[in-house]
Amino acid sequence: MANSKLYKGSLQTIILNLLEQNDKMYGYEITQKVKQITNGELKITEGALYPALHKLEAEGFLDVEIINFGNRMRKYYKLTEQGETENVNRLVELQEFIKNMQIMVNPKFSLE
Amino acid sequence: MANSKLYKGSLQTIILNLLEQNDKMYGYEITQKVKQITNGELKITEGALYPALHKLEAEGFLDVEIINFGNRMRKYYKLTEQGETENVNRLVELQEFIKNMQIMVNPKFSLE
DNA sequence: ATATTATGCATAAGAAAATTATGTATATAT
DNA sequence: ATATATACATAATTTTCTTATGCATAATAT
Repeated sequence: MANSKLYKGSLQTIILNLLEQNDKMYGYEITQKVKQITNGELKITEGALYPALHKLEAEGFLDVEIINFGNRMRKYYKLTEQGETENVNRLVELQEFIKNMQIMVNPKFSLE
Repeated sequence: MANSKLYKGSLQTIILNLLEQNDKMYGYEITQKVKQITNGELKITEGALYPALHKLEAEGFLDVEIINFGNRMRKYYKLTEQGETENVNRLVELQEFIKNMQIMVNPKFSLE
């Protein structure tokens, strides 16, 4: 996913959030979007992405729609209602995580 | 470590940074310090901590000094020169990670 | 008195999430 | 013809963590 291990555990958060912002997306599109908005710093590998999408779907957070685009196939994913709720929770967790990491690496943050 | 998966991959960064700030610490002290500065939100388990310390030591980032404190034993860890360099790199990675996550969940950040 | 909690180390089994390596197939550019 | 891009997928392996267990001493609560 990237040179740093920090991204471990953040893939689902990223996927849920992109789908909140973009209504529906297919797998390859997600990899390109992430590469684009991080200026190439973050590359999501297929071996991580597809299993993650399948898991989120199995948990009821995503719905799939298969589209035949020309002669190729695309699987469009979108958030279910449950998925929208989950996304809100994940964003809260992300902000708490970032806050705690900032505090730890720079104790002055805790004085705010 | 916590309710959220996001902390996966961040333990080494946390350890290196605490040792930068506190010169030398022993394992149990690290768990208590982290609990304290995150108001109990982040609890580092022993099953994660001790293997992580051993790994950082094996990689040459930490030096150990065994102290007999009363009848108990403490293993004090401190950064090697290599460890200090590594810590700087990890902090840069952390800030880049946070920046990228902020951009992804809130595209407005990219306009700064 | 004695049971629990705190202090302090450690490892082993298992789960979760990733990497790396494949595999299939079409489209396009050199 | 060959490489790159698009588009899906899975399998083997590695990394990192959780959960469970083990040993031992010290302090505190009942």
